[in-house]
This record gives sequence, structure tokens and C-alpha cells, in this order.
Amino acid sequence: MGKQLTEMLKGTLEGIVLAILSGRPAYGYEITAWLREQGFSDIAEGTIYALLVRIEQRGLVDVEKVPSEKGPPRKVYSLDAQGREYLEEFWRTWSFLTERLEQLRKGGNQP
Amino acid sequence: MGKQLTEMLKGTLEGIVLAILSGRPAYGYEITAWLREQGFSDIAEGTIYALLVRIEQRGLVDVEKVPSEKGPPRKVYSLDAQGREYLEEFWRTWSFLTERLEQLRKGGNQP
DNA sequence: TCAACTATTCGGTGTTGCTAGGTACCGGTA
DNA sequence: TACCGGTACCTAGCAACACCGAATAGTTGA
Repeated sequence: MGKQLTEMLKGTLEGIVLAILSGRPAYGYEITAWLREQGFSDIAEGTIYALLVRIEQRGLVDVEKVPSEKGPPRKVYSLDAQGREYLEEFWRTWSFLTERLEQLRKGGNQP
Repeated sequence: MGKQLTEMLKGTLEGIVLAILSGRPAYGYEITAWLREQGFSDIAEGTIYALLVRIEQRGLVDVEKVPSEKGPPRKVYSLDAQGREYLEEFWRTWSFLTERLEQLRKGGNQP
């Protein structure tokens, strides 16, 4: 899509990945591939891996190394309690934003 | 709200301001005050001014200096044709994002 | 052996919002 | 007069994030 999406993803991509992990555990390569299928065609692999490192360091996920049949071992991430809490806060913040933008879109903008 | 909102605003704040200007011309101080009323309580003034400079340099807005009764002259910004086009693309990108996130929130996440 | 796929990592870059100041003009008050 | 608060704008330095490009490493099949 372009540069606008890149900037919008700042802050939301983290929530997206956490939301994915709230469904079930997953590893980086898998997440990247899935996102591409969903239309996030130009998401960089490096971006996802860096994000995963970040949320791991913040203690939002548990990690387990699992051998793969076809390649190097996978690092499988799963949401922990703190991650679930953080995800809920993410949804609240997201709702706040979407509500304001919905208002603006409807033309309810009287500054 | 916190750090999550700060990151989310990257990319969307620009659209928000453009959307405001699509309603009617406005100046920085006014926009900041209005956003604070709308719940964006911790938006920094400097952020808005820097953003306005940016969109001006990109040719998305017209600027007019208007004297004020109580203070220095105001710089009143209004959306031009290119800005309107850019705003439409913003809405398309925004729709794309919200649709994916709506899906994820509903639990339609099978990575 | 070489290519292709799987899987992760890393350094450097550009954009963005925040912090924390500063400048300047005006009206009211002590 | 001197000073403060409200109005209005600007700026330099910082941190966080996504992207780019490349490297590394294991497995399978031609």
C-alpha cells in the first residue's frame, strides 16, 4: 500500500502480533507468511523478528525452541498473563482511536 | 492514555489533522486545544506545529497569516486539492487496517 | 554440487511524536 | 511601572518503530 501504512503500523503491528498469539502460539516465519496472505504484502521479515525480540524482553510472551522438520529450529512464542493484559489495553487504546476517527470521518469535526 | 497511543498516533495523527482541516480551515493553537478536548489529553503543542510544517512542505495545505485580537498572528491552514487526495488515500489505508484488526478481534486468527 | 525453501539475526536509515525549552504579543492587576 | 497569565508560534535533541539489505544455517530435491 505504501508509506502511509508503514507509519500507521507503528504501534499497531505490535497489537496485531499479540492478537495473533492470543489465538495460538506461533513462530516468526509463520507469522510473517500469514500477514502477507492477509494483505500486508510489504511487511519486512526483519520487522517481525525485531518485534518478537522486543515483546519477549518486555515479558509479554513465553518462548520455546522447537525443532523443525525442514530447517533450523523454530522459536515458538505464546502469550503469557502479562501479554494478555497488555493486549487488552491495546484494544482499549485502539477503540479510543477508532472512535475519534469514525467521528472525524462522518464530518463531526468542529474545531 | 500512555505509550501505546503515542505509537499509534504515528501515521494517524497526520490523517486526523488533515481530516479536521477538511471540515474547515484552522490554525495550530486551535487544533491542539480541540484535540485535547476530544480526549487526546497529552498531545504536545510542538507535535502539532511540526506536523503542520511538514504537510505544508509537502504541498497538502495552503497557509494564510491572519492577525489575532489577542496575541501574535495566526497561521491558518486549509486543505488544497492535493491534500484532499492524500486524505482520501489515508482513509483507504485506514479502512484496510481497521478491517484486519476487526477480524483479529473477532478471533478470526488462524496463522 | 547447487538451488530453493525454511528460519533467524543484525546494523544502518528515515519518519514520527515527545520533551523542554524559547520568543512574542496582549490585557489585567498589584 | 512591573508582572503574570493567556494566546500563538517555533526549535533542538531524544526515543521508538518499521524498513532495507545482508548474513547465517539447516534441509530437501534436481
